[in-house]
Amino acid sequence: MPESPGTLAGMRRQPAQARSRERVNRILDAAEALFASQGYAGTTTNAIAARAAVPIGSLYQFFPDKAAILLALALRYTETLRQELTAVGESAAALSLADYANQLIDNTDRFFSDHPSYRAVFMEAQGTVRELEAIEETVDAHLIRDLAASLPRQLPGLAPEDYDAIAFVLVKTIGTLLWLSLGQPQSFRQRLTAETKRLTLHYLNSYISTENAGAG
Amino acid sequence: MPESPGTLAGMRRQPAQARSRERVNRILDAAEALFASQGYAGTTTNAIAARAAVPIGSLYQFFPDKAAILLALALRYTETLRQELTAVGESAAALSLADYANQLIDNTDRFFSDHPSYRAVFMEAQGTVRELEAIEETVDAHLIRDLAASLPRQLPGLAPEDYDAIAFVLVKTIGTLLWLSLGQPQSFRQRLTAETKRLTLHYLNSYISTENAGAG
Amino acid sequence: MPESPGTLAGMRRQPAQARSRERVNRILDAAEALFASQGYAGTTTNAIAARAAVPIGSLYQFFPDKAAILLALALRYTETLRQELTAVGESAAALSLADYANQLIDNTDRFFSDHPSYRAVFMEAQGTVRELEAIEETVDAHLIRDLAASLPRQLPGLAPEDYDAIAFVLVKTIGTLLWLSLGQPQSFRQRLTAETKRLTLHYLNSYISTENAGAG
Amino acid sequence: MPESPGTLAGMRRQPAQARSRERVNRILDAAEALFASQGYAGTTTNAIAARAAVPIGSLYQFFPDKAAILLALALRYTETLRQELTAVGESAAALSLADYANQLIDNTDRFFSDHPSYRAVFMEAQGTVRELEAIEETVDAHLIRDLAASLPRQLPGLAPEDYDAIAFVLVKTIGTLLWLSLGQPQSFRQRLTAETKRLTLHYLNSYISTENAGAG
DNA sequence: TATGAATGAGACTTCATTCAT
DNA sequence: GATGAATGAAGTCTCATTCAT
Repeated sequence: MPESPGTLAGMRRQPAQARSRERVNRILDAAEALFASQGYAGTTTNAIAARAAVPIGSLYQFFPDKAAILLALALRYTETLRQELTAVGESAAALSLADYANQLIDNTDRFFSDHPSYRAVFMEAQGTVRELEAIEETVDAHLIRDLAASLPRQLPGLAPEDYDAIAFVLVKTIGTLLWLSLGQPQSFRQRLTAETKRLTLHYLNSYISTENAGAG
Repeated sequence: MPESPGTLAGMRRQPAQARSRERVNRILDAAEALFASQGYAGTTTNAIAARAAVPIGSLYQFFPDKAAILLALALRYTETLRQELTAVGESAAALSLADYANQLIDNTDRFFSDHPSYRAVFMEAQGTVRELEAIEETVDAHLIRDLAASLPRQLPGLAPEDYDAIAFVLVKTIGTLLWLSLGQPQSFRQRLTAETKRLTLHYLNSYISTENAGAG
Repeated sequence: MPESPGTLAGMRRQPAQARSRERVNRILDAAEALFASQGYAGTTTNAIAARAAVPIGSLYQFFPDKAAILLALALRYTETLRQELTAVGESAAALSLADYANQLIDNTDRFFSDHPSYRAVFMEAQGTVRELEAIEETVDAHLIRDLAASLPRQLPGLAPEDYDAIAFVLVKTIGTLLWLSLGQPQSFRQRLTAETKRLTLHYLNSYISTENAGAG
Repeated sequence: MPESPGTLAGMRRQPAQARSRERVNRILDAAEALFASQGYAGTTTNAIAARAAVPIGSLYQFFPDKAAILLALALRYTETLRQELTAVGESAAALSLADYANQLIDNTDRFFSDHPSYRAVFMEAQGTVRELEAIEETVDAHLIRDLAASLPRQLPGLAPEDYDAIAFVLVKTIGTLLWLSLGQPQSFRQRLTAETKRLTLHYLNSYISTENAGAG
């Protein structure tokens, strides 16, 4: 049972009422658009409130400060991405390793394409918002956990810490490469996607053909 | 010997005098320390000037604005990293593919360890400073170009665009994974370094042992 | 028995119900603690309501605004102090002038010691709350009236305006000195109490032993 | 050598230049007028800057925050009062005790009359500005020290701690009574001044006629 | 009557950058 | 060229009070 979209950490008040939940979503939608176009630092809380058609005072009833909006937005993204990746994990047993890797990457790529502001918003979370430096860990941690849980079906017989390390590497590597591909010219973008698949596949394969391929 | 330290882009004038060059370096040193501890947004230009013991007016004679300081700092880092990686490229022909990959990673890892503020400073460049979004490309582009130039000795017979794509993937992947490893507990940090080597080696190997080029 | 605790000026309605009376007292208790620790300006009406476990809407049913809470609190203090001083006035006839002065001061001192937040709360009333500048007069006026009424038994034969002036001087002087003594180190605090007695006694004596009334 | 009017504690920068000193004084003049008419809480820093015809940024270059302006204002008052009272102290030896007391009170009374905003401003310092609760002590401490130094000429043969206690009592008592008299109708105001003289004189006399008049 | 979510004017303060000296 | 005091637009966030439910 995944948390409801309104049940976000760092919020001042849990929006129990339907109207409140809608307000929170409107605030996040407004913040998403503004962060993407103006950047985090270039977006004012009053602008967010105005675009969301919510009084500034109400905004501060839900979010203790500007950074909390970014955090909530990041978590909302993660929730969406997790759901889109769930399918891969569930059908994992039926897939070849290559198909598994390809689906993982295609789904992630589709998510990035469908949510063009993700890049701007999410990267802002790093560096700018010092007190929320944990955002990235918080966000990706969910994906890593999910992936680590589905890996044994693809790569049986490894130790738990192996799955953790592999999932970490995959989530970070795929995320970075696909995310970077967004800013590239179309042809290079496609090449990068292909390279990501190649990288992923051979990395995973190394855990099948060899139990310990000279990693030191 | 690459460009002289004073020939940095984004600077208002070339510090012809020795004193000027020393001032620029003091400013960058101060900025490095402050960005690392307070973040980019949390650091004021006056604070940088004060720590550098340089009048604020003089600072603005060298740098047109705050972002230019970050850019110059990033470039200074890159210059250092390039020099440290040069050895690998030059002796590349004499190394096995595995040794080549290991050296690349070990050198990068050492650089990150030796320059603990790199992480904070460099990540700030992404997202925060909108007008300098190109920093990352600017910075890594040098490394990618260097690496692409050295790859043919390791992987002969590929097309130029192959080398570009592979170099891009390697620089970004290795950079990301090793950079992330810095924030991890010691044991996991070592595991990540090992995984990075495994990932890199199998990726490079795929261009030799397999004709299966192009996984999409 | 003086006015019932619920019959305080500045309140929006008379709490006829027991629950209302209890709520008003809880509000005043909460306000006392918060004013003393955070200051008047630093205390929010919502904080008072929360500490009193009374809905903020209900608080505004009893008090028209924040200042009214301070006024009611000041009056509650005065009521207590009046009762503690009553004993002196009633037995006044039986006391020597020195004993009379001493008792007055000892009782006041004890009151201040027993109600450590009086100082913070009461001083807030001066200056801060412009629209209630009359608080001090309102509050001390009761004490002055009581004292003026009891003075003829100690200093017979003076005009009514003499008693008013003397009572005014005594209430304000004793109040100020003893109040200030609270913030002093223990030994100086005792000395100040002694000085207050000396000052009071010689002042009162001047109306008996000397015909030199009116030093201007 | 008394400190120059510009050398006030709590200021961000000591105004060395003539222009700066003038600005600081203009800020204090503006603050005095506004605090007196609108109260401390009712006065905004922007209003002070506007009335002083000083950019708000410049105001904050001299004063770290609003409270610091109040502190500086209080100290400026004290400096003035000290100077006006100095004459009494210096000619003390030549005066009878009665004349000494009378002059002390007349000078203080004149100061209060000449500086009608003193009352409003100074009382604001108590209670409202928590972090500056020491204002009163800071301010009066100077007067008490001055007075304690001049007392031996009037009341020879006492111990140092006696002079401290007496000076404390006199400064606080006279200050309070005369300050309160300002808000009274004219006739009562005069009566209070007379009572203050009587109180003071008999208190001082008690230290002459008796070495220890039953103060316990 | 009781509740507490909603409101929004406005307060304080910062800081990148300039330019008179 | 060198200096650093001066600038002021603009940002974040608070909180007394109301009123729909």
